[in-house]
Order: sequence, then C-alpha cells, then structure tokens
Amino acid sequence: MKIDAPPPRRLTVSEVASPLGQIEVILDEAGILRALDFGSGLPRIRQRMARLYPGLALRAGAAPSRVAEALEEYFKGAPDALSRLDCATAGTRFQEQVWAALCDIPPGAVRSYLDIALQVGSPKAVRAVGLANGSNPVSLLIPCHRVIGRSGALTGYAGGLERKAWLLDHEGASPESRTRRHSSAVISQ
Amino acid sequence: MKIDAPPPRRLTVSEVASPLGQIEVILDEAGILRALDFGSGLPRIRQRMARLYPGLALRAGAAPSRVAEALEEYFKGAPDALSRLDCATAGTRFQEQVWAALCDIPPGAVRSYLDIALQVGSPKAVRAVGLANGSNPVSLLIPCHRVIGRSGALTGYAGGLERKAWLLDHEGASPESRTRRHSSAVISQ
DNA sequence: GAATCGGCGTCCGAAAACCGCCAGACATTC
DNA sequence: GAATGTCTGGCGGTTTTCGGACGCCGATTC
Repeated sequence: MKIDAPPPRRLTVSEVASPLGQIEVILDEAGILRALDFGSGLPRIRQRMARLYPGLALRAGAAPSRVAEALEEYFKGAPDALSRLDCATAGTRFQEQVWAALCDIPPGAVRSYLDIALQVGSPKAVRAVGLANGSNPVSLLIPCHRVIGRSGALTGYAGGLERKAWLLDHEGASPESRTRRHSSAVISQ
Repeated sequence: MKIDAPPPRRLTVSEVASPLGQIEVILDEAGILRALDFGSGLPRIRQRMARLYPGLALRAGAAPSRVAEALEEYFKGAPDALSRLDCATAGTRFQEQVWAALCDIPPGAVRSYLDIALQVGSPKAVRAVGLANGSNPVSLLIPCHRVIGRSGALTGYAGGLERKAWLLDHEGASPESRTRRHSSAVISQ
C-alpha cells in the first residue's frame, strides 16, 4: 500500500533473492519501503535517494523477515502479498498522480501509457507518463510493469524487458491481451 | 548555542513581546530554535522555512517559558542569557562557516564584514559575507547585528538599522568603536 | 512494420541578477 | 596636510531564470 509519510531520517539498504535475481530494498527507520529495484538498478536508485533526501546516508542492513516473506509469497504466485507492505514516495505532483494511477491496476491486468495519461487528466502527456513510470522508486509495489504500449508492445522497463515479460506472465496477464491491437478499452481488467 | 541537529519534523511559530516589538520564534519538535526574527520579518522567514524544509507546515503555538524568559533577561541587560538556548541551522557550507564565525563575537564587541571574510578564509568574499549575514535565520542568538562596515557605518540590518543600533548600544559596544576609521584591528573586543 | 513528427514533464547546466562591502581616487573643507 | 564625503569598479556566493535535451509514447504515413 502506498501511504503518506514524513521524510525519512534513516535509510537502510538490503538485498533479497528472487527468481529474477537480487532485489535491492531500501527501508526507512519506520520500516516503510522507500525504494525497491532489481540489483542492477542500485546506482540509479542511490542517485535518486541522494537527490530526494540530500545528506541522508544509506547504511547496509538485513531485510526484515516481513519484507522477505512478502516478496517470497509474491514470487510463489500470490500477487497480493505485496499489498501488505507500506511504501512511500516523494515525487512531483504529476509523478504522484501517475504512481497513484498505477496502484489502481490489479494484478493480471494491464494498461497503456495513454490510459494512464487520460486518467491523470493530461491526454497528451503520454511520453511524460513514460518518464514518470521510469522514475518510480518502488518497483513491484507500484506496478509500473503493468503499463505497456497501446499496440501491446512492452516498450520498456528499467529492470529489462525480460523481467517485465516474466512478471506479466507470472501475474496471469493473458498474452493475448498484450498483443491484440487498438483495444485499450478492452484489455482493462 | 548553535548545535547540529537532524532536520525538523514539525515547526511551531509563536510570538514574544520585546522592547523592539514582537519577535517571531520558530521551534522544532525538540524545542530547538530554527528561526527568530522581528515581527515584520515573518513572511521572509516563512519563505525560507518553506524552501529549506519543503512540505513542512508551520503551526501556531505558545512560546515555551524557557524561551520567553531568556529573551526577557537578554533585554533586561543580561546578554548571555540567550546562550542557554539551542538553535540549529541548515545552510550552505559557506553560510555555516559565516554563522559559526558570528557566534565567536562576544556581546559588546563588533567585527567588520572583512574581518569575517578573512576568518572564513575567503578574503575577497566580503559581499558574500553580507549576503550570508542577511540570510541568518536565527537573529540575536547568531549575532549578525555585531557585524558593521569597516568604516564604522552600520550599513544594513534585516530588522532595520534602528534596531541594530539599539542592540549594539544595549550590549555596550562603545559608540566610539563604531565610528573610528581604519582601525578594524582595534575595534575588535 | 518502419519512419516521422508532435507532444509534455523533468533534469541539468549556464548565465544573469542580486547584494547588509571595500579600497582607491578625487573633490571639499578646515 | 588631515579629515570627511562621494563615486566607481571589482569582488564572490546564492538564487532565479532560461533553454535544451531527454524519454518505458501514440498517431499518421508510407
């Protein structure tokens, strides 16, 4: 669940194993997720944290079992397991709107970038939606992987397109819904 | 005393009466002074707080008696009373250096802007010292009023030159030291 | 499909504007 | 001469503004 929270005072980074490789997890002192990304994304994420929360150091630590277990369940086939975890973000108004819209997409469903743009009230800001998507700090919980091109093409994913495809399969998004053309109104749900 | 402290989570603004008019005081949740200025400076100070600590609202409240008493004593003639209070600032490296230098000036003494520039190791940054002085968030505790022109002219004060003059008189800075020329080495102390 | 173009929020770097100054050069005045 | 006043130019952080580049797209055209 995406929640509101005051800025963090302390950030702890830890690793969790997954079928898709190491996952980097950053939690604040209250145990709220501030970032989650696949291993290769660590430099990117450190940079974002440094920009968002200047002067806040990252210290290493072990992931709470709570978090590790939720991830494990998710990868075992319980897509709702992640909704037990709380996460908080610090973005611009537009980014927050987009990220909130992402959270409305249930597992197994997909949306197009245009769908999201319409939903946040900026019909022409489709590329901007792509940018906002790409700067989502908390992968998986905020399901930016459920947004694909209107044509059904996956188009892009910071963690790599293979992972995006894997996740959608895993969540049961029908491959058909991802290749049918000009049917964004239909593929919802 | 100027101390180090983590960024505030909550800010409370309150007013204290003084011979120089209302004084606005902003404290964080730990009772540490984050800002202090004369009444007219409130908009200015709100703006600075908003920039330094984005998303942090100011709520109104009563000043702790501790603070009110220290100010009262100061205005009754005990210049050291303020050193009981803790304050914390969030400035650039240069600003922090300047503000620290200000804290070395004892009551009753004055320094020139050049003196401060020399002390922080940037002999030519006299105007920058003026700027840093002017953006001191915690008046009185960080005694920016004790910095005057090398010629003895008061040159400027956010709270108004009358108040600057009053404060220096009140602290016993000899009027002579403030008008003598070409003697910055002498007017110190 | 492949190429083109339009659209939009964000980041980043460069440039300009702002000053709570100081020294030096000259006029004035005694 | 010495004291006082007025100008002028240079100084250096900080903040603000501005412009360009960028990208997880979509519609159109060929």
